[in-house]
Amino acid sequence: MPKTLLILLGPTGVGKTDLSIEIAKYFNTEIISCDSRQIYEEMRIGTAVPDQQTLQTIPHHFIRSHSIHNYYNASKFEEEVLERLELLFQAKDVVLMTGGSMMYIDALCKGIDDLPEVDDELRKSLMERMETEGIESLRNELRYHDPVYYNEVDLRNPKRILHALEICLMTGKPYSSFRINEQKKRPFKIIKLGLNRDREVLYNRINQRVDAMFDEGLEKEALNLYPFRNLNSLNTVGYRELFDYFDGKLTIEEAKEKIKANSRKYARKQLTWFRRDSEIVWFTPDKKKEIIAFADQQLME
RNA sequence: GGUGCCAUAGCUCAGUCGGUAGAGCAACGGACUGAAAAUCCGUGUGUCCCUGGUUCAAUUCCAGGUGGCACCA
Repeated sequence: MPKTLLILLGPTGVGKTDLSIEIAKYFNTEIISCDSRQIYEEMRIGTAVPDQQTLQTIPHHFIRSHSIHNYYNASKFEEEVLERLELLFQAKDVVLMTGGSMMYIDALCKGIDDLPEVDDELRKSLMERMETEGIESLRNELRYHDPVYYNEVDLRNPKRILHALEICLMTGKPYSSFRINEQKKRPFKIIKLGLNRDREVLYNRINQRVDAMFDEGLEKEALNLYPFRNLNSLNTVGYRELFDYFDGKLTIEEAKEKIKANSRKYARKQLTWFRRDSEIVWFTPDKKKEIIAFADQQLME
């Protein structure tokens, strides 16, 4: 029997956590979280980390395992998860990965090009230039260093311009020369199970979950992290709106409504991304038996 | 019961000196290889409360009705 990675994916709030426990139990295996925010140890309430009891039932990996203070990205995730999978597959034939971070899923399944790690100082100085000189100046510089990418990139997206230029300046080579987009082969089979449900129900679940987060003490959790609000890892729905409240830009009610709205928006964005992935087989969360039966049958093939 | 004000997008409202209408929020869609819960781009979804009148033409003016709000009883 080939080693198999089952991936349970879907928009935020759809009910992945509950179902992942059932599936992990059925296959007697462990769970790798694929969530770019639950991975940080300093956050818990706003990232909807599963409760202690759930985490004890089934071993979880990559939940609250990294610090917000350390730079992290999809490439590191790919590398670390592949390593962990190798270990897990020594004892298990099936491992379950669950989460909704689209780019992390793709990095793991298809690989991501090798790029040098960006120097912190260079990033800072380019971000300052973006502030003072505006995007136009960096755009022009990118056109000089990498006309190929300049013609492809969304010129209005500052992050894309910035990153491409970083790579050009660090390596002395055009960014596009690294973008080979090679589909990497994985030494295991991948089955993607998508969860979705009626839009209105999904939104109600998201809204209710935000209310529950406030009851649990989200405001206090965010206040403790307020000193670090400029970290990328804290540019996160549920926290940045509360930082605006602490800054006096929003009332607490406005912040709460914004968290709900931004969570719904995020769910939509996830669905947009997943929609173009034809490998995903979709289910509603109530079809527990069908999902497990489908996975079982796929394992045999 | 009387008087006044209001009724336009899912919500809050703007507007049309009469030529079938637009903002914010919400909603919907798209892009996407190292910040991705990030970042960027696009879309107006409408019996302009109802019925009649005036008019070439009414969401707009007039009358009545209905609903809401305020004040007076």
